[in-house]
Amino acid sequence: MIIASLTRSVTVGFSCPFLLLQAKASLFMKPFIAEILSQTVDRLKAEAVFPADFNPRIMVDNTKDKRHGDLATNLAMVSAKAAGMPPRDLAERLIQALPETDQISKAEIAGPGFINFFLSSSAQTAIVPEILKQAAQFGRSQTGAGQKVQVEFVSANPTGPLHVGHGRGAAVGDCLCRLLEATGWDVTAEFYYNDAGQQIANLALSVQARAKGLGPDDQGWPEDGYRGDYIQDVARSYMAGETVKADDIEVTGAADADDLESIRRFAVAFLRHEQDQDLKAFDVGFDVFFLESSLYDEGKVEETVQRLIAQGHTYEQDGALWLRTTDFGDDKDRVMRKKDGGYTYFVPDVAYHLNKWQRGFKRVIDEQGADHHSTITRVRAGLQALDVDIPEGWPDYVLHQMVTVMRGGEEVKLSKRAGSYVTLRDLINEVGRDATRYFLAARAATSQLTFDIDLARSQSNENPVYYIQYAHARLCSVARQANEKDMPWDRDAGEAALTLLVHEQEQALLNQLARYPEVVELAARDLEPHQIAQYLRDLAAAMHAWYNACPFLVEEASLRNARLTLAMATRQVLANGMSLLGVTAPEEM
RNA sequence: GCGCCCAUAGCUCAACCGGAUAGAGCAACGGCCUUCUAAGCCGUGGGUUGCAGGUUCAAGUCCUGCUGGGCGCGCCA
Repeated sequence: MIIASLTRSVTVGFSCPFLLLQAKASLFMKPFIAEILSQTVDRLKAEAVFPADFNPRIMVDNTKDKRHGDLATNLAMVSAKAAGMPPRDLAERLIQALPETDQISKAEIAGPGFINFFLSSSAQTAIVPEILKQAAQFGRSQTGAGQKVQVEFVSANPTGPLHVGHGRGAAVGDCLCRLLEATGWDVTAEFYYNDAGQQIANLALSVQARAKGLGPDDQGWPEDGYRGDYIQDVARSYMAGETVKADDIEVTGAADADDLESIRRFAVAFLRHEQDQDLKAFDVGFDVFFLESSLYDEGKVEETVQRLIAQGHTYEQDGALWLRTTDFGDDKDRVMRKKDGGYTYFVPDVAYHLNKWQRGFKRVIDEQGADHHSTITRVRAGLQALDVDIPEGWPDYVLHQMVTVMRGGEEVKLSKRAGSYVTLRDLINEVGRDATRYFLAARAATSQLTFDIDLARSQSNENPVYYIQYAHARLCSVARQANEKDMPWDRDAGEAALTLLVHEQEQALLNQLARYPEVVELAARDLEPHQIAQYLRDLAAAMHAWYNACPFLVEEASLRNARLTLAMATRQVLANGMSLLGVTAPEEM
């Protein structure tokens, strides 16, 4: 469903947004070099070095090692066979046939046949005025072309406070929304409340038991009751006749321990309110809160069941209604309607996703914990069985692996029923919002994650997020110092003097800055927010190294202004990147 | 038993649709503040990328088979 995708290496002839910007070749050097290489291939075709129908994938990569120049291509190696000559010889021919350009200062053969490109000074520094001109817009694109995309995440049951696992979902999901929005998508962030079904009944019974003064180990405590202390808070508030608000509802406790329905409504509202507070503290917002109960209330579940029956994908057996999901790749069929007449959870899930489709979301991303991965096949199968032209493989899923919590050197086992719990609120209070967000979003979702609370708390000053924030704060401080020392930044003078930025650390920093738009594009394409976190660490490292190597507030005005200009561009990109992670960019620390 | 995810430095993790000498942080050791914030910088040590094959000019990355771990496999959600 990715409409305009960007290849990691630019491939000529592939749909690539950067190629539309050839007029700004100096800003986006990868496609520029890919283009001149394409021209070079054409020349060598004319000279019969390549067969006339030869059409290689031209790839231009960033180099890892500065000695290999700024950008490199493996074209000679992948084309050696077609040209019938050794890679290094072919590389020599390619270099000789390169068009003249002032963007490249040197192109040389290296290793087994790489061609390394060294950018000219003007090509390297051109990014700086562009950053300052675009400011907060720098790095944003129109790749998504304004298309609608829905991201569903967190979707915790309203049966308890949010825990660390929800926190990971919140951090990753929110960053996905920010990334998609930054790349031109029309994003709807949505939270699905499972506020119907057995677990809610358990919740109500648990609160009722607490309201009657029972504890988890007492006679009469519900069998699958929630044992956590927070249940007591709910009961106390209910019996005190308090009023709670959540999203669009407001419920006042009836203070009647025998009115189970009233308890249920109050408990759900209470816990939704708690979760809303947690999310607010985490700076995670949603556009839509969707209630599972509304699917029942509006007959959508029943409609979905009837549609599945009408399409002939169901059968009765053992007193239950089954969906033949094995027709759609599942390893066994699934019960839709239980003996007792109730629906299994996946039926409203299918109804919910049908609703998403009907709302016009051609692209939907569900961010979930990997422990729910078995629902993917079932939901997709149910949607196919509906036969309403939903594409196979819709919707997309981003699954995050489990979070292991360490406290006091031991793993904390999360159990909602047992009440053993590390809440998201605890983490925010103990570790801080920025550090918690960064920690949870900075690693690939596919990696299991160990969150050591003691470490995160006791060494909070050494958390990587402070390293990045400090880089930003330092540059802000430089700007303040410049004013205090009566040598304020002259942007025009600085932009005119950028070719003075020849120090090794300045070159490295310019390189990092030029990467940013592509990093955003790739992180959004791959749905991997951790790429942003990784990049920011690299950018901050380049900045700190430069800071230590080069004084800014020097006497010579042109050099001073050139460096201040680079500093302000760097500050801007740090701020832009941090905003994609939802991390604050402090002006002082 | 079947399915999904994973295995990289002592620990936590990166590694750009396969590319050059696999990188950071933490931990260890040695240097750098009369000068823009030392929450920083510079340097040293640390690896058979779980094992065995295969594809390729080139494999941590792709394929197959093992081993080890997490999760799932309910008429729970």
